[in-house]
Amino acid sequence: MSKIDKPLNLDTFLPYRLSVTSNKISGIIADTYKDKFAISITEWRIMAVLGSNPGSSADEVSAKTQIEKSILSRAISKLLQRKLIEREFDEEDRRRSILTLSSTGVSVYNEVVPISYDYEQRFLACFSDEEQQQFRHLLDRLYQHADSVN
Amino acid sequence: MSKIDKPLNLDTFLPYRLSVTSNKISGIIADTYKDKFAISITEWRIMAVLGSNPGSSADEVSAKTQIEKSILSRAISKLLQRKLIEREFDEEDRRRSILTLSSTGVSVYNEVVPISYDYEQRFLACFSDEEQQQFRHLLDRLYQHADSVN
DNA sequence: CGGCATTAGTTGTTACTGCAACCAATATTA
DNA sequence: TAATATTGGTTGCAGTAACAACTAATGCCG
Repeated sequence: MSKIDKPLNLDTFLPYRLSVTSNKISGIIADTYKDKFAISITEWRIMAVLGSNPGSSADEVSAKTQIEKSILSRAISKLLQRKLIEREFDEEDRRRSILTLSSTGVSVYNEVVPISYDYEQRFLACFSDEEQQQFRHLLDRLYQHADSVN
Repeated sequence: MSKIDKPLNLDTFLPYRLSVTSNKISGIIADTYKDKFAISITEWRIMAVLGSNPGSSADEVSAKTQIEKSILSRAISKLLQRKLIEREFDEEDRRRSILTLSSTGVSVYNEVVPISYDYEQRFLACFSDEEQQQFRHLLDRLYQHADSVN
């Protein structure tokens, strides 16, 4: 008769807790973006990068957002269709795309940004200022470190 | 000419950081489960719940894991096919399923658990003991609080 | 220069997610 | 008890993700 050696408690298993918490938070925010602007989190992340890094190529966006290139390619097509972004190609290297927010894109961006910051604040409201700093710091450390775990 | 009002920096935007970090960690672990045992994270989570809560119904598993019920239903089918779990139906209420790990399921479970704990330790290695406690504590708080954010 | 390698981006295919509609069993209420 | 609501679970479908194969442009090396 097979017996359990040592149980795993999901509730205290960090990768699980992190995932559930993150998904819950992203989900709440995603619903708002979807309802109000009909954009997905992926699309928003692309727009966010182009907001602070206008003229990025698809590859650069991919590097910054961790979005896989095929997903990115299709998301960019959609954003182009909806005229939220614009695309040119580099004269020097015609493979390289040059992406920018369109003026419609910029106005959506200007609406979404404060909502995002507002959500961030609401989520962080369970922490004192000091705890916020701590949490950010520890999360950054974990992020940096995670790469090195094989 | 439309101009950006206030930029959003993704790198310091907490929901984004949380998501990227969590996905990276889950991804690394998922690859191992997939490579060694051909099970997905979803499947593993179901097995994990059944390990410490044998006899749970699908609904109870769903409540504990936050897995949506259609996804759960299909994952359960797969696990049944592969004979990693077993299913009966409650005599008193024939809608309710009663799920348990099969003996094969238990042996897989017994192999996966130490690997999971090992990963957890490796990820947490970037923290001192005290920081680990802090991080857990803050993450728990955030998790509890997230529900109340509309 | 000519051939091979690399890079940027697209497309095909397959699987997974998530919502809603659905079915069957039980609970509720008139 | 008949009619209705609720609950547990399954299934259909449309959208998204992930991986690999592919195209086109550029770089490298003989």
